[in-house]
Amino acid sequence: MTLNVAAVTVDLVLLTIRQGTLQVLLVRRGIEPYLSRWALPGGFVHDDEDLDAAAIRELREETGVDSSAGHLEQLATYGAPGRDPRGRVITVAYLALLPDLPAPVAGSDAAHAEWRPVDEPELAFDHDRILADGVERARAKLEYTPLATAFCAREFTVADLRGVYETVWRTKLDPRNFHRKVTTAEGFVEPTGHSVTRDRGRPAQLFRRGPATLLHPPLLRP
Amino acid sequence: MTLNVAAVTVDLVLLTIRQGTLQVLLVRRGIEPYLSRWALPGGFVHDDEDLDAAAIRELREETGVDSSAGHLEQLATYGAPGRDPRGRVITVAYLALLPDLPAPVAGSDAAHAEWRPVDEPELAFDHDRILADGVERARAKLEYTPLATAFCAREFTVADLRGVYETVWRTKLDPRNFHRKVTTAEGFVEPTGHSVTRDRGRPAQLFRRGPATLLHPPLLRP
DNA sequence: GCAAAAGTGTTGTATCTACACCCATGC
DNA sequence: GCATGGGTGTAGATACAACACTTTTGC
Repeated sequence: MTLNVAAVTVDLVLLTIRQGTLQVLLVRRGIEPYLSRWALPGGFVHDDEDLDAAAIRELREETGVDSSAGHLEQLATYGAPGRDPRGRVITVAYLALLPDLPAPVAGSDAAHAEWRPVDEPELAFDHDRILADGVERARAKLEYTPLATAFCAREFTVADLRGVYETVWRTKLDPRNFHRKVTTAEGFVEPTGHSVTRDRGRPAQLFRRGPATLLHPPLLRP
Repeated sequence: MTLNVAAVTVDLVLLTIRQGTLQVLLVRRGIEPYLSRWALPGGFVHDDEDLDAAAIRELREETGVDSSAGHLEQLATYGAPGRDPRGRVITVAYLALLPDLPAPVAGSDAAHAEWRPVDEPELAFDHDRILADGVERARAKLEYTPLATAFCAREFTVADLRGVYETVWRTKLDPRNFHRKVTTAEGFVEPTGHSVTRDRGRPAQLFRRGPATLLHPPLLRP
């Protein structure tokens, strides 16, 4: 009756913003079960490895990205008996928020990986559910943390940051009020002193992420 | 190198409020390792059992309490290689918020279980860390959800609910403003029509928890 | 009556929303 | 000049903290 052992995997919900939409890194399965279906990237935890370390390793293997560039946190753990037909598998899911990677994914594992919209349906296993949980976590965290900056490059404009909120929340925000909110919130962003002209119009100041870990008061969804 | 299998346990952080302090249910270990140290209650996941189901079962075994009385949610998963000296153990921790149980814990497993203050130090394994994570989650969730009601009996006064906030947050709140906030927040509490006189003073109205799952706007920590 | 707890009213302050308006650039 | 996006000012609405004040009980 007691389950003595189970396989343990770490799967990643890697989110980024590309072409104005929220996208997730998925891999095409090359073997049964769920052959040729999209799945979250992931793999087995090593013998001498902590769960966080496994997630950091998988992130590097899949994207070539150092975990310090964006944000990585444990999401939740999934272990329903029938979720993998090959046997009992416990999956610890991690959520990462990443900037649009300038370098193409170069690693060997990433050859078959692709950025897809987060509403991609019919993923392998229970990955639909895991992805939905990850997206909802990201949406909620933008409200009361400065994590939206994890989607931006090292230096970004207020409009870039507003684009993150608008994309993740699927809403439009008032540019004027958003600007004030972000620049006056203690520790959210810091001016770099530089500025850029993106398309046309007045040049925008560049910012980098500030030291705050919580937004006080929060930036609530409309 | 690859870890093929690990033991999987579900451990519970059961929080309640007794005698005006936040307390956690702990058990004295009867075997090595960590013999006679306090530990979080928990046990192995069964062969045909989902993780949530295992948590609900453990809750019933330890407290005799039905999970519908309070609140139960997954907290986080812990799997550092050396955390259990007997081998690789992955622990999925659950957090429960419970009312002060009127019936004594009757189950057989609960014989050695005891309510202890949440600052109890030197727990077995990495249970200090798990407990701290659970307490912090509870503190944060009181801000933006109506979960404080999970610590209360089915019917409660506004003062009871305020006591929950004051105990969990270790702060004093203004009774007048708190009363207004709680009774005007949409769906937080519903009047039952009854009232009680607790000690002396004017009788207080009784309420039950409302249908809301989020507090909008939140009740922020001072 | 007095103490104690429940509950309401009010006032000043912070924050949000909506929008008028000015600024700096490309063409 | 004119379009475009960046950024500031301001008025009304909403929420909050602080606290005076009234209500209803036990003794």
